[in-house]
Amino acid sequence: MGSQLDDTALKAPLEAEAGAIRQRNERDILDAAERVFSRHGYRGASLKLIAEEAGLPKSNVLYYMGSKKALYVRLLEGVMERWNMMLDDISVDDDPAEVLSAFIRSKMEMSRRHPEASRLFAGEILQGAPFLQEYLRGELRDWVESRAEVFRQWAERGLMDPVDPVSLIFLIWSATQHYADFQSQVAGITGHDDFTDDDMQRVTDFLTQVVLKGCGVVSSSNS
Amino acid sequence: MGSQLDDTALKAPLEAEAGAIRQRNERDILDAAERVFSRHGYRGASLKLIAEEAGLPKSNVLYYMGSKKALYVRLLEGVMERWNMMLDDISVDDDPAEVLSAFIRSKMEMSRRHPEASRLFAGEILQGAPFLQEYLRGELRDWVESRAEVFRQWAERGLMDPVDPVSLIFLIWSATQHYADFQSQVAGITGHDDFTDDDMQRVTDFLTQVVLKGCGVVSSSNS
DNA sequence: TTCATTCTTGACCAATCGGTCAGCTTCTTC
DNA sequence: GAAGAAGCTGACCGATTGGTCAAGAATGAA
Repeated sequence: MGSQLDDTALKAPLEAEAGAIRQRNERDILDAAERVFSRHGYRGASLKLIAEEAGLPKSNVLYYMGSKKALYVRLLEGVMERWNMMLDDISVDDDPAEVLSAFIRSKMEMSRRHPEASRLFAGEILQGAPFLQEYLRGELRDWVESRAEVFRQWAERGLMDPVDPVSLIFLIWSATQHYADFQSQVAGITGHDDFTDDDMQRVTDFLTQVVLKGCGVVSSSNS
Repeated sequence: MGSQLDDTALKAPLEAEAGAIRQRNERDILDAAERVFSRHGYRGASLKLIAEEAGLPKSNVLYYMGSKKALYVRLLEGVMERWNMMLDDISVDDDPAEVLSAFIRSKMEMSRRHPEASRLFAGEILQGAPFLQEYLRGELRDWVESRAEVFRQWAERGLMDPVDPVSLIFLIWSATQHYADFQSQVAGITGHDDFTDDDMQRVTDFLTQVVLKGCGVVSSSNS
C-alpha cells in the first residue's frame, strides 16, 4: 500500500511521522538516553541526566516519551530491530566459511560501532531481562533455531564438524560482544585505551580462524 | 610470625577476627548483598532490600558495613580474591591441552556455582569499572600478561598455533562467563529454564573441543 | 556485681527520584 | 489574523533513597 510520495505531504492521522520538531527532539532524547542508560543501567539512569545530556528540560523529555519505562522500552526495541537484520538470509546452499566469517565480522562491527546499544542490551539481560523475556522466548528463539538448523545440515553434508549449533551461536555472540560490553576491562588489560580499527581487525581475524578451524569448516575459497 | 594456635584465643587488636556475632551477621549481610546487587546492579539495589533479604533492620546493615559503597567494594574484593586463584601455577612445561581444558572447565564451574558473583563483576565492568579500574590495570593485567607469555612459548615450541594469547584468554573468559551473565538469555532461547549439570558438561566439552582444535593444540594424552 | 564494649533499632533527615499540571509560547492552517 | 494544535517549562508532589543519631539491650572480662 502507499506509494513513494507520501513522504512529507501527509497528515499522519495516527502517529507515524510527526512534525519536524518532534522528530529532531525525539532523536536527541533517544541518543542521549542510549548513552545514559548504557552507562548507568536502567535504575541508575535519571531523567534529569538524560535531559541534560539531550539539552532539554526534564519536563520536555516526559512530554515526548511519556515515562522512563516507555523511553527505555523504545530504546530496546530500536536495538532489537537493528539486531534482527543480521544473517537474515542464509541457506544450506551457502558456504559455511563465508557465512560464519560474515557473522563474526558483522557482530564485531556492531560492537565497534554501537557499543552503547550492546551494553544497553547486556544490562537488560544481566538483570534477568525483565522487559525482553517475551522477545527472547519468541522471536529470538525462532531466529536461533532456524540458523541452528542450517548449521546442522552443513554438518550432515560434511561441510563442518557436528558441533552443537546453538552453543556455536552463543560462542560467537559472547566472544564478539565482549569487546563492547567489557570494553573497560579490555582497555585496562591491553593498555590500549583506544581500541583501534586495526586492533578490532586482528581480533576479528583471530576469532574467525579459531572458530572455523575449531568447527572443522572446510574452506572452499579461502585466503 | 604467628604460629597456628592464634585461632580463637586472641584479642584481635586491630580488626582481623571479630566476635562471633559480628562474623555471623557480616556473613548474612554479604550473602544477601551479593544476591541483591547482582540482581539489580549497584544503584538499583537498595539497602532496605538487602536488609530484608538478610533478615535485619536497615540500620544494622549500616552499622556493620559503614556505607553502601563500602559494602559493594568489599563484595567485589571477595570476588576478585576467589578469582585470582585460578590457573595460578602453570608453566611452559605443562601440557597446553590439559591447561586449557582445566581453564575452561574451572571457569564454567564458576559460572555454574557462583553466577551471582559473576554477574556482580559483569555489572561493574559494564558500567565502566568505576571501582575496579585500578585492579584491572594492575593485578589482573599482570595475571594476563604472565599467562600470555606461557601461551607464546607453547607456540614457539610448536605445541599450538601462534595465535594472539590475550585474545585467546578473552575468548575463553567471554564464552564461559556468558552462561552466568546471560543466563536469562540462554534459558529463554534453549527453553531449559534449569540449565542442568549435564547441559553444562556438554557446553564445556564443546568449548574445549573448539578452542583446542581451533588453536591447533596438539593433544599428547587425549580422550 | 560492675562496667565498658558491642550490638540493636526506630525515628528522623536532606536529597533525589519519576511524574503531574497549569499556563505559557510557538507553530500551522485556512 | 484568528484559532486550534503542538511545543515548552517551572513549580510542585509523594515516594524512596543512603545515611545519622541517640538511647537502650545484650555481652563479656574483671
